[in-house]
This record gives sequence, C-alpha cells and structure tokens, in this order.
Amino acid sequence: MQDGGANVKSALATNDAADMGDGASLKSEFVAFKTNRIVEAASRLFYERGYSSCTLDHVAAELGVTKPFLYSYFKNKESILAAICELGIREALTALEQVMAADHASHRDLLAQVVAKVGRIVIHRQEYVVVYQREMKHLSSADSDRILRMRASFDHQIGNLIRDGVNAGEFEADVDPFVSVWIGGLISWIPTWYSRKGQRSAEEVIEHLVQASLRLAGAN
Amino acid sequence: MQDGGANVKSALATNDAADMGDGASLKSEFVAFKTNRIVEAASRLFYERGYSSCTLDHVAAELGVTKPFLYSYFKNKESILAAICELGIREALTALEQVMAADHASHRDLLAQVVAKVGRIVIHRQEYVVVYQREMKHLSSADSDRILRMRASFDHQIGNLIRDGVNAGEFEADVDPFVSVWIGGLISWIPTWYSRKGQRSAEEVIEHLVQASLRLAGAN
DNA sequence: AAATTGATCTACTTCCCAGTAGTTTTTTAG
DNA sequence: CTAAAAAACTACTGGGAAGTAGATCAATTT
Repeated sequence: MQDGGANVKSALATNDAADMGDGASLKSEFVAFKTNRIVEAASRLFYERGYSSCTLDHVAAELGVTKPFLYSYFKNKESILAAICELGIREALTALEQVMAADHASHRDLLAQVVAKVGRIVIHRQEYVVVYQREMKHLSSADSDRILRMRASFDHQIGNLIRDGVNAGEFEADVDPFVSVWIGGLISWIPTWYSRKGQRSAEEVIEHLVQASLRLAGAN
Repeated sequence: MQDGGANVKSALATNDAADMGDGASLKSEFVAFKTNRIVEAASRLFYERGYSSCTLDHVAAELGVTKPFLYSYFKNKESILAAICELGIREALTALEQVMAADHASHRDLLAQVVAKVGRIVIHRQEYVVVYQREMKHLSSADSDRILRMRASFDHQIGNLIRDGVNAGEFEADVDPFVSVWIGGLISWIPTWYSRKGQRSAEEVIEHLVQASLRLAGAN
C-alpha cells in the first residue's frame, strides 16, 4: 500500500478534531478505511475481469498489498463480493427512501426525482451495480437473501409510487404498475452502455432517463 | 449420451426423405446436431453457474459424455462461449432484417413488429442472451469483434427506424434517436427478470414490451 | 532499551480444471 | 466375419488460485 499512509491521513484529517483520546474509535476508522479500499479495488477488478476469473492476488496487487492482508479484513472471497453487492443496492434504497420521505409537488415530480437520484447513483457506482447484476449467483444464500430483500423493497416502492400516481390521475389510467419493472430496467441498463469517456455527460443521460421514465408512466 | 441416440433419430427424421445416398451430408448433419446439443447444454450451465465457474466436465456430464468429446466439436472452452453469444445475436439480427424487408403499414407498425419479434426471441433464448451480456468479456478479440459488429448493426438499424419515424411525423418530434438505446435496454432487461414459471405469460410480456416501446418513441 | 502486541508478509498446501496422449469401443467397408 | 477407420473414453499433466501457518516487521508500552 505504497501511498496508503498518505491517503489514510488525508481521509481522517476531517475527523481528528473530534478524536477524544479514545484510540479504539480511531482504530476502527482505520479498519473501515482499509475495508473500503479493498471493496473499491475489488469492484473495479471484478467488473473488468469477472468475479470468478479475478484472483485475490490481483486485488491485493492492485492495492500494493498481499493476499493474507485481505483475509484479515474479509472472511473469504465471497464476503468481498457481498460487500460490493450490498453497498450498491443500499445506497440506491437509501436515496429512494430519502426522496419518498421529503415533500413533493406531485407524483409526477416524485417519480422524476426518484429516477434522477437513483440514476445518478447507478452511474456513479457503475462497477458495483454491474457486479451485483452479474455475480449475485455466487453469493451464499444468507447474503443473497438479505440483498434480494433490499432489492424487492426497492421495486415494491416504485410500484406503489406508480399506482398512487395513476389513482391520483397524474399518470395515464391504462398504465400497469408493472411499468415499474420497465423503469427498473431502464435504470439497470445504464451501466452496461454508459461510459464516463463517452460523448454524453452523466447529467445528459439522467435527463434522458427521466424523460423516458415519465413517458413509460404516461406522465407527459 | 444415454438418450442421445433416440434424439438423433427423431431430430433427423424430418430430413431423411431428402437423403440422396450421399453419406457426407448425413454425417455433417450428425455433427451439426451434436454441436447444437453441446451449445444448448453449455448455455444452460453457463447461465446457471457463470462461464468461469462452469467446467467442461460439468457440460459433459450434463450431456452424459466426457470432456474429450467436447474437444472433438469445439477448439476450446472459449469457442463454445462464442457459439452461444453468436447464436443469440444472429437470430435477433435475422429477425430484425426480415421484418425490415417486409411490407409495413407505418413506421409505428414496423417498430411494434420488430420489438415484438425480437422480444420473442429474447424470451425464447433467455439463457443465450444473458450469457452473452454477462460473459462477452471472456471472448477472444476476434470473436468479440465479430459479435460486436452484429450488435452495432442491430442498434444502428433501430436508430434509423426511429429517425425515419420522427421524420415521417409518426413519432413525436422531440424524440431523440437515442431512445433506441432505451428500447434496446427494455428488450435486454427481460431475461433478467422474466421467468417461464412466473405469473406472466410470454405473450403478455411481449404485449407490455410493445406498449412500452411505443410510449418511448412517442407513438401513442 | 527490552518486551509485548498487532499488522503484514513469505512460503506453503491442497484442490481444481483446461487441455492432451494414447487406448478402447463402435461403426463402416470389404 | 474381419480389418480399417472413426468416435469416444480413461488417465494423465501442468498450471493456477483459495485459503493458511508461521515468520518478520513496526509500533507501543513499561
């Protein structure tokens, strides 16, 4: 971890004023920081090479450490994958719930905001989302159940949002709550074609995504 | 290949009237048949376990044969993957071109037909499509280039179709040809959530897909 | 400064799997 | 029915990767 020390310092710099001489919390922050770095590197490499073809030696090399280092922060390879999958979906779910809880002018507006916010996360966490979609089947059933429940909650809430909008007369009456599946599809599809180096900016894509979602919901 | 013999007979039964004593063509049909069976079994297993985690011994066992059997029909593991990827995309591309070549009442109608036809293929060949999406990165660059070219042609033709429809005034003027990407997304997303055992029938899903695509194109 | 503790590394073991060499079985032809 | 050819199999090699045991190094304490 050649530059790891420097990064640790800067990453923790914002917090050290709050440090009350209790070494335990500082230490757990160090652990969290390293855990994070492992997840980041692993998600990039799992994304590029696929989970099964990516070795832990690759991940370790990417971080400038060795394999046993990883094993002192994760039980095994699968638990790194679980961390990646969970992080992506948890962030999206949190965003959804934040938007849902806040005030909103209309169901149409609510849908637009949710889709835009989740879309931004999906673009930002591209690698996480793709790895999640591709590699879920390699999770243990405990991890897989937990993560699937989060995903189901997400879909369910979008479905409710559509239904409420239809009932409120804001979306076309012939729209099935099933369109939530299609909207989920639009969102999930982004990371497979969007490239940070491509012609379209992230915000441009989000704009199109929101338009497309509103069209699907019959809210134009 | 316990039941292989029986299947060979029935599969070729429709053809043997056309057999003109030339053993060579019969033999090549046998080869094609076995090649097909390998691709089918492999696509199912690659779909369930992932390409890298699925061994050729698994594939062989599924067919009731041994690994060297596979190597007399395919050069290596990667070429089986290439066959799977190519089959799915080629079928979709052929369907697209058929519909495009035929008469059609309107661009709206043409779009509906293309989407329905390709959607049916995607549902029918679920495993192929998912394996293609997930495992493309494991192809050699020769295979990958060839298949990407087919895919690009597909997207390009859908884009043209949208543009023509907009120019003809059948789709809303503010629709960007970019929606072809979203429509492609809807189609590609199906196999990740559609289940043959689920509540929705394939034709029901196709119906929804066509509706959604027309909405995206602003053709309602 | 010496000793203790904790973090990380070196150097394995063990298993698995793609691909192959050479043998056996089955089919075809004479 | 026998010999040649084709098809499929048995049994292996070689390399690679997950996970581990024990050594080394650095920090902290006394």
